[in-house]
Order: sequence, then structure tokens, then C-alpha cells
Amino acid sequence: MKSPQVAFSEYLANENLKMTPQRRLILETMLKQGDHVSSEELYARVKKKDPSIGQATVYRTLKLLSDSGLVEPLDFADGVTRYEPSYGKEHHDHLICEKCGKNIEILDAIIEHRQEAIAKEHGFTLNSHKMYLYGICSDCRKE
Amino acid sequence: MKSPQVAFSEYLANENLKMTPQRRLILETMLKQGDHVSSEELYARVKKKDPSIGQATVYRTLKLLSDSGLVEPLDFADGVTRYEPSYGKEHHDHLICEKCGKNIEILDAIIEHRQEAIAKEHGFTLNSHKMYLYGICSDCRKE
DNA sequence: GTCGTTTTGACATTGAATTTCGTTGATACC
DNA sequence: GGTATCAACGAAATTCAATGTCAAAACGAC
Repeated sequence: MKSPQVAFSEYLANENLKMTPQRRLILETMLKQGDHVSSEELYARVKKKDPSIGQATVYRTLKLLSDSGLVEPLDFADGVTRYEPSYGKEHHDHLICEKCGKNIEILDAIIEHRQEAIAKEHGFTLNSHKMYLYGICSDCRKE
Repeated sequence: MKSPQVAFSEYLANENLKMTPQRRLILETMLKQGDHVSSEELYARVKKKDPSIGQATVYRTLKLLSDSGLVEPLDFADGVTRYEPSYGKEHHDHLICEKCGKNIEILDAIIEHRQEAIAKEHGFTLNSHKMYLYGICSDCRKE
């Protein structure tokens, strides 16, 4: 499988866009960071490596990464959009503790299968889905 | 079953809040409107009946209705929060056409059951969930 | 090098949602 | 009735994430 960097370069070339040091740095930082970063958080992190970078560039690049399928926007209903690297990773959904924010990645074959079936029943071809489960984790329940 | 109006009054009384003509009007309008209204749309609708009403009141009342469980906030990822009456209605999720915006309400016992099971496996008590399926409907696929 | 295009960073702007604040209005108590 | 209390109101200001604007800089093609 191609590296994310190569995949991104190819996507950019395909759209007549260019790979730049800023875009490279943002992608690197995103991959290293891993999971569930907001644009603001990523901006702070990127700025440590290159203080001259602007946050508009971070927003713009995240949009590109999102369009190219390398990262996926998440919506935990706390007002900010978060992102996670999705390239080469299996799809998964999220189980979130409403108290401490703990975030568990879940994947369930039965549900995935039913989703396809439901879409088909209604004549839809399914492109994607979002599923978030909200509850209280065992740690928080103890208190 | 209690009427929504009564249920709302009781909720307000319980929180040491009061039923007011504005809150009553907003609830009425919400119930009559039915499905998937944004705060702005609801504000416009309410304003026709009572032009003196302010949109802060609509936001505030929607929050109250949401907290009381009478309406449910929806997130179709288009930047605005929409609401639908949920009191006395069975829970359901949404199947959305990405092209024409068609919105089908779905309910699947298998999925609901699995969601509970998954939460339990991870030690969570499930409070709520959101599931959105995105695809293309048969009408749009023909074109 | 020069031209044309894209990208960038600083800054301004948008737009949904919330907060502030002075006023209004209802309720309770005398 | 009078008035003190306190929530609720409307208008306007404010917040904050996200996007748009624009001149300058970087890059590639020639």
C-alpha cells in the first residue's frame, strides 16, 4: 500500500494542486498525533515545528485531507470538528463517555451488515455512515 | 399519555421555571411544523404569529425543549442544528440522500439491540445514540 | 531571468449560538 | 391595592469555529 504521503501527493497532482512544505508538515503532524484532533489543537502542534504557519492553512489542508479520504471528520457534538487519520485503517464508529470524554472505537459486523440491508430496502446505495453511542463509562459511574 | 403541552409545563414547574405565552407558542409551532426544523426556520415561523418575539427566546426555548426530552436535536452535518418533536414518538434514525436531501426515518431492532450489547461489553450504560446513513436514493441514481 | 499560477499568512468576515443587560410581567406577601 | 421579588423577555453585543479576502511569496514552465 502507498504511504499516506504518496497518496496525498497523487491526490494533489490529480487536482492540479501542489505538495508544499506546509501541507507535508500538517499531514506528518496529523499522522503522528493520531486520534481525534481538532483543527485548533493541530494548529498549536504544527506551530511548534513551524511558528510561521497560519491557521487558515491548517483549516485548508484539513479540508484537502478530508476530501482526499486520508482523514475523516468526526462530530462529537461539542461544537468543534475533530479529525482522525483514516487512510488504510478499517472503518469504525465511536462509543463516547459523556462525563469524562473517553472514546472507544468500535466495529460491529452485524450493525454494518444491517446498515447495508436497510439502505438497500429503501433503494439507496450507501456511501457512508456515522454512528455515535453516548453513555457513561464504568469508571465515571462509580463516583 | 400526557399532552406535550402538559409534559412541558410539568418539566418547567419541576425546574422552577414558568410556562409563558412565548414558550407555549414556540412549542405549538414546533409541533405543528413537524420535522427537521432549524432554529432560524422556527424563528421565522413563530415571528409570523407574534412579531415581537426575539430569536434568543427561540434558542433558549429549544434548549429547554431539548433538555426536557420533548424535541430532539439532529445533526445533518450542514452546519445548523435541526430539531424534531420526539415526545411520545418512537426513536428512529435517518437515511439521507446526499444529492436531493431526501430524509427517510428508519428503525431497526437488530441494530438497536446490538448497540446496547456493545455498550454493555465495554462497561457503558448507554444514554443515547446518533446514527446517520448517507447514500444516493433510487430517483437520483437514475439521472 | 520572466511570466503566470498557486499557496501562503495576516487579517477581516461570516454565521450559528450564547451572553449581557435593562425592562417587563407575573406571583407572593403584607 | 401596593410593592418587593425574581424569572423571562427582546435587543444588542459577544463568542467562537470556520471561511473568505488579498497582497506577497514560492514555484514551475519556458
